[in-house]
Amino acid sequence: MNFNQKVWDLTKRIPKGKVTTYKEIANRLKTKAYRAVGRALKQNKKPIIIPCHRVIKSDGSLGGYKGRLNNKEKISLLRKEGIKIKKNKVENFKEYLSKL
DNA sequence: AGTCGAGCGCGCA
DNA sequence: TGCGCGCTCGACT
Repeated sequence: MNFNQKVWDLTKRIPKGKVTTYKEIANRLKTKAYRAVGRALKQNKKPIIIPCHRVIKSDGSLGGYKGRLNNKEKISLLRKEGIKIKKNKVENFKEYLSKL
């Protein structure tokens, strides 16, 4: 199992209407390489299976998505799933946090 | 508050 | 080998 595979595995377990942070994922993998997590998601081969838009930064902002920051599609997608976003940050994102 | 620099793991050159 | 990245955190301003 590669690092990336682990990241994707955790990511695809995120239920609809929930989110998680890069930090949590790294924590589950027992590593401090938070950056590797983001990079792994970028390199994911199955964007259909991997809901990378549900992965956000630990301060509640969306981070990057597909190389762009403040991606509107990501925001819309999350709002559709019932997550409220204000000023490019997830409101009360801790409530939506999936504990994996 | 905002900014800076270090630290991690993997990919690409 | 070396650098950069969809990040994070502790120190400084």
